[in-house]
Amino acid sequence: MTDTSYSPRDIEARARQYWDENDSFRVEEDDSREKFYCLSMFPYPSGRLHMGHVRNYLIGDVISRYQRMQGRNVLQPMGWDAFGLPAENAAMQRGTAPAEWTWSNIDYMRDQLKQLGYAYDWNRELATCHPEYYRWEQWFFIRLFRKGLVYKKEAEVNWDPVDQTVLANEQVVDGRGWRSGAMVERRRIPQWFLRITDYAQELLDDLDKLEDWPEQVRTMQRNWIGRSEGIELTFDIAGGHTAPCDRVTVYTTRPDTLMGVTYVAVAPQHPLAELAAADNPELAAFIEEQQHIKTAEADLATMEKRGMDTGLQAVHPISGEPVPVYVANFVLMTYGGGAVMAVPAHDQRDYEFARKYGIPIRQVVEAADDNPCNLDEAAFTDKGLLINSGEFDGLDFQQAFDAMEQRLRELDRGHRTVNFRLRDWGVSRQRYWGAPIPMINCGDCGAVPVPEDQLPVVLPEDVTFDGSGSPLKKMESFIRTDCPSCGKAAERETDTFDTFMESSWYYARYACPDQKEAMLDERASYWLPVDQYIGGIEHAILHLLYARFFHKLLRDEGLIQGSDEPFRRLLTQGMVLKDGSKMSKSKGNTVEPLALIEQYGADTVRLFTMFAAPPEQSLEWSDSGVEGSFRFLKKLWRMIASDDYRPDGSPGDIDLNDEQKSLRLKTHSTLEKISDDFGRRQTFNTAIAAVMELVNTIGRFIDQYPLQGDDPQVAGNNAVVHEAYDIIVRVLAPITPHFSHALWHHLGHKKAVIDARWPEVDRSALQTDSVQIVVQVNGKLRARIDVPSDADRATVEQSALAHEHVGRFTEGKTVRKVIVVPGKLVNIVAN
RNA sequence: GCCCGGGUGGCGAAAUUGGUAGACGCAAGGGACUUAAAAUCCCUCGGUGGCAACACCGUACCGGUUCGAUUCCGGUCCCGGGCACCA
Repeated sequence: MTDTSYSPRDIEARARQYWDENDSFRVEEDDSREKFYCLSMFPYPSGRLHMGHVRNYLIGDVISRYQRMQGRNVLQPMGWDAFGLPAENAAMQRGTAPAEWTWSNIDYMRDQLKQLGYAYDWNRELATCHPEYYRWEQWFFIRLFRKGLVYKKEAEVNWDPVDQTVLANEQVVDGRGWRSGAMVERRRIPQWFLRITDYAQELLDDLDKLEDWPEQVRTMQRNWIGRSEGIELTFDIAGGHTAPCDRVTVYTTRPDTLMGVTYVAVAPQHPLAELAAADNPELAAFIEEQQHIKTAEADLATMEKRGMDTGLQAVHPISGEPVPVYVANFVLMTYGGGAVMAVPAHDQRDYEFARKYGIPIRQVVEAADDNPCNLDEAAFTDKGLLINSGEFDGLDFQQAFDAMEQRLRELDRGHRTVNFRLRDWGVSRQRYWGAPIPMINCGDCGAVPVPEDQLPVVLPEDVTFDGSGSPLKKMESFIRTDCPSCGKAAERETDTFDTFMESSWYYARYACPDQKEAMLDERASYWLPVDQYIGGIEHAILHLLYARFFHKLLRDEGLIQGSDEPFRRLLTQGMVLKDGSKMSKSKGNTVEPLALIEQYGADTVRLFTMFAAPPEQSLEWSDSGVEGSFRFLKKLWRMIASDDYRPDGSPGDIDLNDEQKSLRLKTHSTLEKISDDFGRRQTFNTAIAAVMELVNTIGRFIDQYPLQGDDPQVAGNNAVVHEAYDIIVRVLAPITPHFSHALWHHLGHKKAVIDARWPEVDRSALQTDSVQIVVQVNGKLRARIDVPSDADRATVEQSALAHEHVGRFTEGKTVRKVIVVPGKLVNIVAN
């Protein structure tokens, strides 16, 4: 006899013991079954689990367990994104070495995860800070280097002149270093880059294949890649300067406005700016001022648009007219060559700049329709017909585009080109706690890769932090080495990889984490692609784009077969809020997962988290809401545990009365809805609401109709009630696995619910004789009518018109039209 | 600033393809049981008017399309995510 009072502590311990003893979540490749790889974004081991993690992993766990009940061979792994900045900060604050801090956090958080009952195959656990993991990243980087997909160039960083260290954008607050308070400086240093732009077109094209990704994520990536078609053209610089200052190359998507160019603007870092600043102290001061803006694009875009005339003149390639060259702080050195041609009449930013500095505004496009064009107020940015453009007058956008291109080609001053907003990926970080970049700098040979047999380049873990830069940069024993090429004394690279490198391929390594001889083996091709990926929307662009890129790199290296994309279906989960704002230590509104489990058990936490909101929306945490979920589980436990009846046939074999049929209809229509919610819609909140409704219906049924005694209906009553219990326990199993584990046995099943199949809808239970139809008059609800399920249009229309409430609203009016939506609604249009 | 989302009762939400606005749950109020409390159960619960039947209003705001709009279109406001070195 099962205890009728719900005690989650015992129930959960016993279920977990069963899973442990039976190794329930260990998986292997199995060609006889369809595989399903379900992955949640791995956590950064910051110290303890927060509710955002709990939610993320719950969504993944529910999907995994649901897929397992569909009969699939399900892989659900877990690991640690273990390199990163917080470990260095902790080292400075508490004097604990990053490695030690990280590993102890991992131990604590692993224990927390285990208490939530996630169905992970822990045999596959990995941590990116382990040399056995990052050695393959180093190995792969060298392969890419040899293939020409890696190169070194100078790029800007935020430099703290007091702490003598590079700052992350996050560490620059109001233009100052967060620790020193010093004004930051932009500094150019040589860094390693991956040629992601070589894959820009494929990364863009393949977005169309990702049908099971949220449209918003695909749109964001599309815009981030930012493909455009335009013309690259060259203006000569007057005055006989030497290269590269004899000319300036710009890119435009609006060559039709070319004859309206009244100035050229260059970035403060552009060679022409430097040239002009050499004998212009005021300009030099202006450029120097721009060196104190942090490298984040948001800061650049929100600051006041300012500029200064260089005194240089650019020669218009077609008209030959000279136009002034300005230095402008909004021109990005990283896009389109660091220079733009400006057409104030037809671009709003150029317009405002021209107004501010008294530069002429020349209209060269007029509206093709009657859209207003008032250049006293704003630029006219629509496409239209050319004017004031000499031989090009009267052409439309496309004709002008072609004509301009042809002319520029004749003059050898320009050509059509495709441009991407996407930039190559800078992977160098001047930090300690990351994977060492496996390169050696030799005075004679330049940058030489570390030979394969010397991998991994192990990060020394016994270090102390003094707050000024990476300890690696002062560690002679690490730095000093011999050149693999010529054998002379050389220096090891002290930069480490961007941590996005590790998170770009971990999903593949889970397939074969024990492989000592290779980065990946054939098991990766069995498991990939990931069938379901779950993580925060904040990763919509960077992480997901880098991982997509890496997948293509792995494919092209022959390490993965059979897939072009890493993640087939993507679910982006919302944040967990409390009192309307994101949970955070600083706000003091955090909820401790372990304390909740202690009080209510993991199943209640799981149920509430899945019930409170659909997965993609933010979730408002509510203590009383948790209480409500607990109440529901207690009630359902009592109902099922106090019932010892064991049916011996299925309700389909018995002659049921109307009430019994009606409960069966509710059971199977609910199951149909829940199956759709789990599989297609992934709206677990509505699935749970539907279960609650069904439970309420059963409660009313058993209040009214006996389950014991001599009543001839007892057998039928029991049959339909037990069928409903069997279904409820199974559909709840992915969400409340411990609860269902116990009740499934109570219901008389020998096998554990973890190995049960998802229930099937009995279509015959769904048939009904009549259906309710809503009747509207002029779109307003006025009556409800019951009609036979197979009634035709005319019959439905007639009974709607005959309803007394309807008569009240059509009286004295003429019926103009009657709209009938079969099985649903009738709308009578009358006036 | 640019790109992408979101805004529905006191609160979390539901309404799946343009067709019954507020399912399910929380909170609150009332009642039952109890010596009492807890637990449990029952009833009410968008606003206004009305004894009631019922009527009118209502999905951030303004406008449009439609027989019909929370849903589609245009504009505005507010909130959130991202902007390449937080992860």
